[in-house]
Amino acid sequence: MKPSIPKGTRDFSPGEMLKRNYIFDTIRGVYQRYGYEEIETPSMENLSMLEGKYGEEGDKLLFRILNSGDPFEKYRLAHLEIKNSDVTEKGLRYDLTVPFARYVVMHQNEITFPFKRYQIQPVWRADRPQKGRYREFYQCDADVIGSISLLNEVELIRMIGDVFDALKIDVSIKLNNRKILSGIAEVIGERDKIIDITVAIDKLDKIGLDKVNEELKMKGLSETAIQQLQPIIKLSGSNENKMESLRQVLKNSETGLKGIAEMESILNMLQISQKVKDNIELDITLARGLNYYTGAIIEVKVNDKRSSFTSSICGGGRYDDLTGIFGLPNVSGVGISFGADRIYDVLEEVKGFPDFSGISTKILFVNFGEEEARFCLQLLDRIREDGIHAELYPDAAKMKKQMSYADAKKIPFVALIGTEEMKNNEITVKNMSSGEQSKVTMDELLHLLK
RNA sequence: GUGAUUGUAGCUCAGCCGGUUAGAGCGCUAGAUUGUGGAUCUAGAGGUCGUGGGUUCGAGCCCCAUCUUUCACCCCA
Repeated sequence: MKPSIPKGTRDFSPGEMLKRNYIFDTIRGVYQRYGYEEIETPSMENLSMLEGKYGEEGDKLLFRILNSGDPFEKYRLAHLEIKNSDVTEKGLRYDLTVPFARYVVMHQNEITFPFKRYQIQPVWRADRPQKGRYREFYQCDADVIGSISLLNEVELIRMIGDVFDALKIDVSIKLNNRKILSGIAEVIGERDKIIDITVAIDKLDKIGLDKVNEELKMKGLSETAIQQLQPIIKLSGSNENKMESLRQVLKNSETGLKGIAEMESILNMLQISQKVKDNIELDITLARGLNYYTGAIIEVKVNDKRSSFTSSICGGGRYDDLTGIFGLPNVSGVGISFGADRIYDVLEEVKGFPDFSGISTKILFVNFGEEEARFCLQLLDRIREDGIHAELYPDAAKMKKQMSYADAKKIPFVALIGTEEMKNNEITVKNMSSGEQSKVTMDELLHLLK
């Protein structure tokens, strides 16, 4: 039997877990500092909670769980045609936002609004794996639900700034607003094609202006509409300049102007923050996750030349009425989500992880036999009391093997306790990097290890 | 879903035009060293060549299918 793991999944070895936890701890720390509270939801949801929430494309990428037992049996015996809904009623969660919406509706009586929650858990998508894309990956979400104040947007963006500041990743935070996009579609008379328009414009960096226009034409936009779009696509300059141009274009769209007002308000409040104010960019081509966003849209891209990542490592936005589909209307939410797995890959590329050598075992006790090992146990208790990471080799194996173990685990000190040391109540300690060796008391050892 | 790409020892990879017994480095085990790791030297173990089928006198190499790896598109974190 050759061992294997499913496509698009990965094992995480001790060295990788140190790095992953560094990312999770950093994000968790920022979330807590801003007053967000943690929740968890089950890895599986009822399919009725998931289906239809992520668009047609999303439904195809849902992992469905086969009902237990032999769900096909009765249909086979009766020679009936089998439908998906007959044999599967649960699925793995696709993101953390929809389960959160379900949670809010189910727990609305216990929740004090506005509710600020964070959630760090894996999600699953039956995607074809490729660079920065896995079938199982972690999302780190923070959302505020039950408040329409733009201060929430500002706070979340500052949190993004704090996280990447702590991780020492240079990023640019792109900002857009769904209402501005709606206004644009409205003004050029193609209100229904808003998704097609934004998806096409989103590709500007990648495929260039000509190809974008080609795609717009293919999607059925009129020639005049495409012409009207040109100044918007080519929008450039400072955030203020862009906003001024947009105000001209959208002067007849109530929705569009509302979007601009929101954007202006958010940008103004962000000027107070030294950390993020220079990294914020109004980007009209930003169009992800349009399925439920209704106001601000946020996306973060790496700004480091050493990184080959062009896709986003963090995203978010406002969604009015997300809980409406679960029977709780008029509750507005806004949230962000960090893609921990992509951040990991970026940090790997830019060599941005700190040194973790301080976390591992500080001292290994060599095992010379049953009696000696028993003696070591009390010493270990004393050492661990002081919070020092210490271990005893489990077998009375050859010295060479035990020393090699310490070497491989990069343990800086080895303690040798034989009959001689037991009798004199002393510890022979060896410094593995210098090779020096000396006899010390417990107090001296504790001092040495600190 | 579309188009490429990959798979040979625990790991990284050679393997000619299809030809006899499939190799290297690292790692592992043992020894040189009876209470001392890294360096060096010696010896040893370790393979259904991803899997299934086919072509051939003969397949790691050619053909088909399938799984897997990586990448681009679609879409997305």
